[in-house]
Amino acid sequence: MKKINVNELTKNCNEILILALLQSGSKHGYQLAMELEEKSNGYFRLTYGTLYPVLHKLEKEGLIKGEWEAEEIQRKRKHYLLTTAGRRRLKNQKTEWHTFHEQLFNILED
Amino acid sequence: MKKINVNELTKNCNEILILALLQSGSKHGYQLAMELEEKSNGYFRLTYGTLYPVLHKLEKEGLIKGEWEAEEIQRKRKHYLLTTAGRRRLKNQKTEWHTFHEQLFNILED
DNA sequence: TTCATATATATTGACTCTCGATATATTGAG
DNA sequence: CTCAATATATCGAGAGTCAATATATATGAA
Repeated sequence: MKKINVNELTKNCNEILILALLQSGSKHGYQLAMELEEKSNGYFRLTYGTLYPVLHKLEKEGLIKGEWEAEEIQRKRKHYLLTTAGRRRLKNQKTEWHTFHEQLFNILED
Repeated sequence: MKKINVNELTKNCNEILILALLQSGSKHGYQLAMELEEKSNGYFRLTYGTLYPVLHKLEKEGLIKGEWEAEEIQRKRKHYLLTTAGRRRLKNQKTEWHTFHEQLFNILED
């Protein structure tokens, strides 16, 4: 059994949400925020003070790849897509969250 | 549907674990750390730099009540027990974590 | 046309939580 | 007697989130 400090997993929650949303194709930041709110019926919210730093971090770590939209278009939009490493991380995080939930409710339901 | 920022729930994970462990009777800090590790087969760990500040915070908020052991005993141990407010919070947090998990995996399994 | 709203990215400073390290002291076993 | 386990506590560093702020373009209605 891998040991974790509680925070190791839970603090990266926004990361996995973003990676998950990118499963269905490349998206830009604002779109990710809208889609997350929509898909969760408003339950999850990504504030912009969180969103953009997380995107930059994920890109720096090679989990997503960003590309600015064609220059002809005035409005600047950066599309992000999952890399192989990102896909691998997502899969791994899913498993970890499952374990976490099991363990958490094992304690909670005492 | 209540809206949450992701962090609101996840960052208080240690709190709910402690509250849950106190369901089965009053305990002192060190005991809580041992029991959590034991019950989760080592999955969860409470470092002491986290544990004691959290206990103090919970007490300050009236969710737990601490009492030093009888003075005849040299070793100082502070036992904590759940207050009514703590019990209420625990119940509430259980529900919230269920919702959270549902919503999270709804996004993850796209 | 113009003006408000929606789209879009980004940074800042404050805040909170967690962590590892460190400090201190007692107790029990060998 | 001594070492490991028990027991509480605080510190500073680091990370993540948030609301607020800044900037700029696009769109639709009046």
